[in-house]
Amino acid sequence: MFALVDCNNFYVSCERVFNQKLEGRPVIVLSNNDGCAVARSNEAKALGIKMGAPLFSLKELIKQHSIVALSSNYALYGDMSNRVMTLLREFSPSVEVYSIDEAFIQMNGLAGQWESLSLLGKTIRQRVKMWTGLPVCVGMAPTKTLAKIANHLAKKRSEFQGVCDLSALSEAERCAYFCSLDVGEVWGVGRRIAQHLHNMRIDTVEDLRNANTQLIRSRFGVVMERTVCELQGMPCLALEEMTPPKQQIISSRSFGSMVCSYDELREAVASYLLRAAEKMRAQESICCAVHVFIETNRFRVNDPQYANGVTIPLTEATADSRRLVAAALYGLKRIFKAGYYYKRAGVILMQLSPAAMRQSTLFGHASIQDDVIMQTVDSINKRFGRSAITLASAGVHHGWHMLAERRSPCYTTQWDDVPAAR
DNA sequence: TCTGGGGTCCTAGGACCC
DNA sequence: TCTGGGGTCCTAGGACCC
Repeated sequence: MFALVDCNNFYVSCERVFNQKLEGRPVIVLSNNDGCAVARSNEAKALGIKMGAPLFSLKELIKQHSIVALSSNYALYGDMSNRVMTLLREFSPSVEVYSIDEAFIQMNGLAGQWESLSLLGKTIRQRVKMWTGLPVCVGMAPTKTLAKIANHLAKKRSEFQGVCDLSALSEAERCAYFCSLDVGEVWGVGRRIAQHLHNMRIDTVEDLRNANTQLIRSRFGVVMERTVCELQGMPCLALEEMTPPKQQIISSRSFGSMVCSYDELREAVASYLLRAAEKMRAQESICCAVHVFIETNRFRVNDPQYANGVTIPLTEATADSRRLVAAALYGLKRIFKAGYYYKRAGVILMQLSPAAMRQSTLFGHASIQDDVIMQTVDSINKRFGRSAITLASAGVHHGWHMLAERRSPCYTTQWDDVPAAR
């Protein structure tokens, strides 16, 4: 048995833990650069605000209903997420952190300690609420795909009160619920495949569950076939407790304002690279290639458009920021064209491998000293804040920096922002 | 004025090998 | 009349997830 624990309206709920005034009001949290709504309170959903709706299209609605729109505060959400995951591990050692706001728990062996699975689910729900202030829902079932559906029911159907054990339902009840859910609700069925399935008259979760697996495989491939098997109760996806190291690391941002000068673009690319390289060193990897890309604002259809990217292979795998920045800026020079307004840039560190298995080249430069320098820079930045030590090429003014005009304080990660109890 | 960011997996097709 | 068979590796593109 798997349980899926998923926080409700996670970003909004994090904000509410520290700001009581947000309770009961429509609240949305915006994507980077204050662009789109990426989290919505139930009140905001009730007003019809869609996931990903651009902020400018909501201006009227926001004024009309006094909706609170906040910039995203990932320092806060990441820390709250860690608290929830730590708490879940007290229930079971087998926890897969699937995303910032949800985790799968393997329940095997736990059933004996609890009167019923649903009591365990309720306890998880209560304890997370009490210890972190965050509301969660729990779905339980014999496969991960079914646990996802159980969680969906726990959230949407009030009769479950936040906890749904699919295996406790009668076959008739289960069937009725599955018939009421659109096939697009299934984990692994996105927009394109949902449309394709509808064309085949596979409309509900129940329809997909009863579909011919061979036909599904021939039309959609092995991934969708597994999904159907999982819906039938046959586990195809295991719990993944160990997160494998990332195979690539991306760092990119939209600019807060349009950028047309090469110098500004260079600063941005160098800054993004430093962040990506720091992440790469944190997972003890090195990379063999750096990809740089830049693009204009594709939404301004009347502006001249240009987007390009280039991959720069490295002669020797490295995690040294100085070498990586040099490669990225060399790439940028090759793709930069003057006369355009750029809106976004980014870098991708590719072909990652474990640093411990570095293969030197005959005339290579890698030295222990370089590693020590990078380690030192990382530990200083960790202690004194990001960019306490940086490269000059990353600049200091950052006029292109993304917008975050309504960001809440870092209540749990900055001493100066810790709320006072009076 | 104004539309996010960061990932994974699978497949098809091309290049190449013997 | 008429030109094999079996592989690997890499990449781009398409799908999905949050």
